[in-house]
Amino acid sequence: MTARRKPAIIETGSLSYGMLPGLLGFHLRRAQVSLFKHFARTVGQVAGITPGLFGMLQVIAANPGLAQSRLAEAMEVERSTIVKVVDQLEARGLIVREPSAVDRRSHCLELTELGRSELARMEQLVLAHEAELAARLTPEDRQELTRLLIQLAD
Amino acid sequence: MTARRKPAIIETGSLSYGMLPGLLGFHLRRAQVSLFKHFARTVGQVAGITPGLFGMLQVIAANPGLAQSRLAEAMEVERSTIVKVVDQLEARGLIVREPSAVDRRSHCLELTELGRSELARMEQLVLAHEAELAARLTPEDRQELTRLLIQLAD
DNA sequence: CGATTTTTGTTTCCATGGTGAACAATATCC
DNA sequence: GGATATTGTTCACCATGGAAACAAAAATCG
Repeated sequence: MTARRKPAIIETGSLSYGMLPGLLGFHLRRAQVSLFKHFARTVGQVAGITPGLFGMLQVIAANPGLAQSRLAEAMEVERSTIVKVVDQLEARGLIVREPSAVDRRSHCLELTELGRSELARMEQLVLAHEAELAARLTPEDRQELTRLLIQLAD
Repeated sequence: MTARRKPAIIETGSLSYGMLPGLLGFHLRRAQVSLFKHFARTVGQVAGITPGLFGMLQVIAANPGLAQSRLAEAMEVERSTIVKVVDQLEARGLIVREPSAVDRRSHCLELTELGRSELARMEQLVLAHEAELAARLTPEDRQELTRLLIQLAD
């Protein structure tokens, strides 16, 4: 008894998203997907870098000699997750793990020369990317959006 | 020549995030992670539903008899991605694939009785979740945030 | 000092969510 | 009727993440 159903009520035209448009999470996700795609089109030119990897590089660069555990805390992910990320960045020759002088368990993360120059290139592209995004808003709105996102994230 | 490095410059206290705090994407991601966790703690009670699956259910419920390809377009993912999602929802007994009366290639997606009642439960929890999130902002700010996110997503 | 506990990085296994390519069945278009 | 397009599916991937177990090395505490 494979009763065959009529097709979608709305054949043509746009379809309903139910209660989704009333939810912050829905719009948050859409904005992020849009931003991700824009990032990939622009900054991603440099060795297919992603927002996540760029963020890691930023924190490593801003805190020379950082241990992996500290990086994990800063990024709010598990240590086991950091291992893979560091593996990737090291495989690309952007960073190195150097043994710590004071704790033989720790690895101090450090940018390589290549890492420094590549990061500089990325930063230029990121600023351009950010500027293009910001162009969708007025300067005040961009400021306001940042404030609201921080407030929402607690 | 395993030169041992001194540990991180900033031993104690908070460390630097470099240029990240100046980027919309950074705050967008933080807000989303926070929201995701809250969703998991609240709505996730119902069979570990996720924002993604809930969104799919919403669209299916709001457009009875929807074909998978239409759903893929609405969610902006590939058809092959939809297959797994529909598999999951069907395995949980929330939806069924019914053969279309007019196109024997298509599957019309339809909520089951269980799907309808579970979705009703979820919707209550989602509204409570949304209310708790919104409580972090003033009503005007919530409205404003929605507007800005839509504008950013284009 | 010595024994226990904690921290650090790692490996392994797993789950999720996504893509692209190929494919058979079916519609659609000349 | 024959070429072309669409639909759902499978398969092999990739990326991101977590949990658990583990060895090595600190740190703590008697």
